[in-house]
Amino acid sequence: MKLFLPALPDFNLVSAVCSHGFFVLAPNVWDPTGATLTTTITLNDEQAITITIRAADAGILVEIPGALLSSERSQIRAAVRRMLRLDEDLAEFHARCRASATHAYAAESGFGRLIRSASLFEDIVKVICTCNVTWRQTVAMVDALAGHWGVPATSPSNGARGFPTPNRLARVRESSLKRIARLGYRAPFIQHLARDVTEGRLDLEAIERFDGSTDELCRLLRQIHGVGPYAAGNLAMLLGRYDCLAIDTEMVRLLRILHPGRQWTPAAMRAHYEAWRPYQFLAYWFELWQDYTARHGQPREWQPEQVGRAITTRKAGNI
DNA sequence: TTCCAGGGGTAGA
DNA sequence: TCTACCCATGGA
Repeated sequence: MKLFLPALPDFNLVSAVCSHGFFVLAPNVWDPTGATLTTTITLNDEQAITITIRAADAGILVEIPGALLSSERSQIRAAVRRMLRLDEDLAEFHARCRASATHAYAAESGFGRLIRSASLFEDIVKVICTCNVTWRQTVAMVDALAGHWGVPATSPSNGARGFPTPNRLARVRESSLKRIARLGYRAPFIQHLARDVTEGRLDLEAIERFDGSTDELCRLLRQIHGVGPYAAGNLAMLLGRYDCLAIDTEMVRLLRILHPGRQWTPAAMRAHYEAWRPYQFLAYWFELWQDYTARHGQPREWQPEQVGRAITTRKAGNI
């Protein structure tokens, strides 16, 4: 069966999927030739469904094998809307981009809906897996987590797995997380996270709905073991808050290239993007994306085939 | 062998 | 709040 999900006029599927590295992490599979995203959505501890998403007029089309209960359809709609941020209005950001000499193309191309996971739990695990490792190791860790403890797809039964639920990860031994998924010192962080969610000590739905300030949100996120300033900034971005930068070595590298000779302390980096408030993260990410495409000889236009190949084969990707 | 990669926790000042 | 030190892993 097929589900149509409407999107805002500036929605761009290729941009939404390919402008953040999460699109190459399991259970996502991007087909650059057909410009389709195949992923496996976890419905519960035992049930997951593989779907394919493609662009359609005024929205996206979700192809689902077989028939589903109405509740299952609702879950898939919600997961896809979250992943692709279909409800996020970026009109103000794009208006400011149009007035900018450096960021005009962000508006032109519909840049800004950076892909995220079907759930906040999955986002947190993945962000912890990006800390202090190369991108290749992140990909391997997430592959192993989904491959060993993910929920097998029941429809179709194709060997694919949805990302593991907190329940499933809470039951895995820390030593297994280290040995099989090569999580290293991240293993206890992820096990604590899964157990805190499962045993009711951490309410991720409350964090998802949180409507206080971004500073307060980051303080909440930093209470999670393994989440520091960088991870909190990244998670805030994934939650749709762009006014908290995730300062890391990659940001320093980019700013040294764009503005040679300047000293880039964290305070200097925050001050540099302050003019974009509350869209500092998106303004930075667009510059990072442009630098990436420039270094790899990409044209400014989105070219799914080149984008997919370039990112999946680079040695230490960071988009 | 050493350093570093999209850092984070902890102890001590 | 800041600094030093330690924490796995794997590639260069």
